[in-house]
Amino acid sequence: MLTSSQQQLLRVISQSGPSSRTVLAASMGLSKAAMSGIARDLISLGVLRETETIYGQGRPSILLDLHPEGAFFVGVSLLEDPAPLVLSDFNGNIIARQTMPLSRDPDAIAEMIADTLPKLLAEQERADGKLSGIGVALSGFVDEKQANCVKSTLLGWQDVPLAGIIRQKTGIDTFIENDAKAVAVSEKLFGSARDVQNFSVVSFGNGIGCAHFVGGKLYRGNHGGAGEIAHCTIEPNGSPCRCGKRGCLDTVASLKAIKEMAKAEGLACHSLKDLETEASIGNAAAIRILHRAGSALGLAIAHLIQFNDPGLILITHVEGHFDGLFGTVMRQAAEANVLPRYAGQTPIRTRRVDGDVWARGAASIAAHNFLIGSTPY
Amino acid sequence: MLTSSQQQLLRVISQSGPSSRTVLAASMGLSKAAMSGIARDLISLGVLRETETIYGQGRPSILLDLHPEGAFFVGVSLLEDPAPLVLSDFNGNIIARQTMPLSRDPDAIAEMIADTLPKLLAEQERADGKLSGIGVALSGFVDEKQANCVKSTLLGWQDVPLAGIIRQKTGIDTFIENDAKAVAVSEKLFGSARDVQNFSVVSFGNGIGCAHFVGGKLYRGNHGGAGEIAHCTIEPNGSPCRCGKRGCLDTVASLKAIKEMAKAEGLACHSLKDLETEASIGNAAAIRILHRAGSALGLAIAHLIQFNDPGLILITHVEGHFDGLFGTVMRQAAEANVLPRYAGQTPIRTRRVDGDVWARGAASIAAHNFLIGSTPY
DNA sequence: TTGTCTTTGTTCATTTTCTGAACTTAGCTG
DNA sequence: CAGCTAAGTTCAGAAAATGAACAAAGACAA
Repeated sequence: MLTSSQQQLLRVISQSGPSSRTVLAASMGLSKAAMSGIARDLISLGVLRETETIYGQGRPSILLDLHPEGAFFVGVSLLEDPAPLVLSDFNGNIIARQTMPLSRDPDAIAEMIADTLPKLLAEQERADGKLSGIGVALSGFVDEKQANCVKSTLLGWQDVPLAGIIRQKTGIDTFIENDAKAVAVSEKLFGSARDVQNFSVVSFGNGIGCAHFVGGKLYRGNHGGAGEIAHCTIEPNGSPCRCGKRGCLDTVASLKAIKEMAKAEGLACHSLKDLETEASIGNAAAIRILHRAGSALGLAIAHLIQFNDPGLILITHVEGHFDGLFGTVMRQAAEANVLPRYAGQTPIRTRRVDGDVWARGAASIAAHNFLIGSTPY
Repeated sequence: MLTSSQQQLLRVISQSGPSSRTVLAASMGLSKAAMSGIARDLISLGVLRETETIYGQGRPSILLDLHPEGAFFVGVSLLEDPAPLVLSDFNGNIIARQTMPLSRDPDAIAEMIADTLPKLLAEQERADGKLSGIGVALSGFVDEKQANCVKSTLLGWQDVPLAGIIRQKTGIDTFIENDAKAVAVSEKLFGSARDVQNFSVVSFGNGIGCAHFVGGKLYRGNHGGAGEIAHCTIEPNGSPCRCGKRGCLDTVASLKAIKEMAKAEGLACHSLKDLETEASIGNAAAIRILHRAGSALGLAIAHLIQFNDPGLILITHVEGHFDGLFGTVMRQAAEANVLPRYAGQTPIRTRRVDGDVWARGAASIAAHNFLIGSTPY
């Protein structure tokens, strides 16, 4: 186990990137002497390594960075069938891959993971003995300890202590997390939000997920529900939603909703891109649908900015398409609905992610816990 | 200056209320031995004191609490003319009061504060030598260090380093903060949100302000704009707002907006209460106005819940009135627009505050900084 | 009343962690 | 090449926290 100073150092480096001992000492409020010792220990543990040397006036400084092979994590996505398991290094690189059949039985899941784990590790010898955690991403609400699934409609669960079950079967520290929150964590640790303290990730797909980072930490909300923007009312008295309300963002702007609206209009579009193509050649229905969806998403994002003033909005998508009408309208609506003096202040970035998002997100949850540990006061 | 452990202890007590040494040691992750010493020091400094004795099995435990006279703070509100200055003890009790003419000139303000300070302190000898900070509440945006006013339309300021100027003139540590955020801090430190980690305070008045606490800390947002719900679009294509957009919450639900709507309808109502009375005797226009305002505020609060999942929404108001139609509709709209499975999970509390809110809020900013100090990593 | 039990809080020697100051290292500068 | 600058190390000493033993204060049962 690492000391709290060691953990803190890892955390700082993971947030601010490779830095010299002197810089790190200053940003942690420690003396150079203390830093020297802590760094020495972590290097000899194989968790840190010296990378670039920066030449300037005086003695050159040597940057310290996380050693990609300092720790390995397993990520499991329970959002797909078969469920992917990936082995990730400390940089978020996926270095091995397996799948297992998806089950709704927690014990069966734990069993399957325990069975698949050796196969996964066998692919990469260098991970031997350095597996530092398992993360599981699922659709649903997870408690603060990232141990129990409070509720998952998709899996039909209520108060399932999945993390504990897996930990018991595998002997490895395990944490579970909501899908959107897992993606946010992976963007913070491994992705394009490393150096941003406050940001929100919107994961755009058949559903719309969202998660917030506040002060460099994942903000889960009081019931683990922070970021559930899919069911905010965006069209008062709009179409009914499966949640029981009307006019939820989900009914207008999710990929599923867009496809359904297209189908209802008799359009033979099987993807957002198809619909964009239709719109670009002047199909009124396609334009109407994209406009409506874009406005809705843009308005929700504007609310997000107005309410939380994040430093970045990151929209991740697997099969989205933000270069056309949809994206343009979304951005315009977002700009038009924030305080004019704020407009343009908050970057809205879209990012296409590969099919490994969920599994990588899951792995990042394990990494996040390795870095944060049992959070101090 | 206090050590970081001492500060931490004060913070924990201020959050969780009076506790025994053993409990405190556990919740701070320290040994009883360490706690014993830290507590002894703080008691002899006059910052902590032993209060109740709890009898159970074994040796009785003695609760430690902040000593109300352990530190004193001055709060200045630049929201009123004349501007009130209050002297507050460590419990948020206002023990002295002065006023000074409001000015737009930072130097003049600092001068006035420096002049008024002795008079304020003269009222209460026990505060002698224990004045630990000055807080200033103002309408506008404040930077992260709570030192510079980035922008205040009301005061006509842009990048004014007010805190530094006052600090220089008075020799006392000074921090400035946005009005709504100051109120939130005072609710956290002194009010009804002491033990809630995540909550939002909506200050309802001629304008609508809001501020969030996340993880027990004030969340300021990336540009200090977190919580600016007044200008979120609540009625798409609604009435124009002075901010340049349309349909902002501020144009429908603020006290000012309600009064203006009443006036426009030819109603002779000078307060929300008058309007409620009108509505209660069946005045259609009054009912319409209250309904519209309540729905708007309720929807905004629903968004707040849906986006951030706070543990509490606290609505503070000086001359509001939430027992009538307005309040009822507001609550209904809030419930109706959150995920049904969440409805009712987030308490929405209204709280009438006295005219000292802003000044007390300002003082609490100083207290907050005394407790948090220069925040560690 | 009295001894036992339970739990809080203190004491103190010891260990861990951090600091300050002096020093070494390594490259720029002229 | 000497002189300068800044990074990183070393080491004695200070500061903070620990663990174990112990004193304190009441509950409880005989």
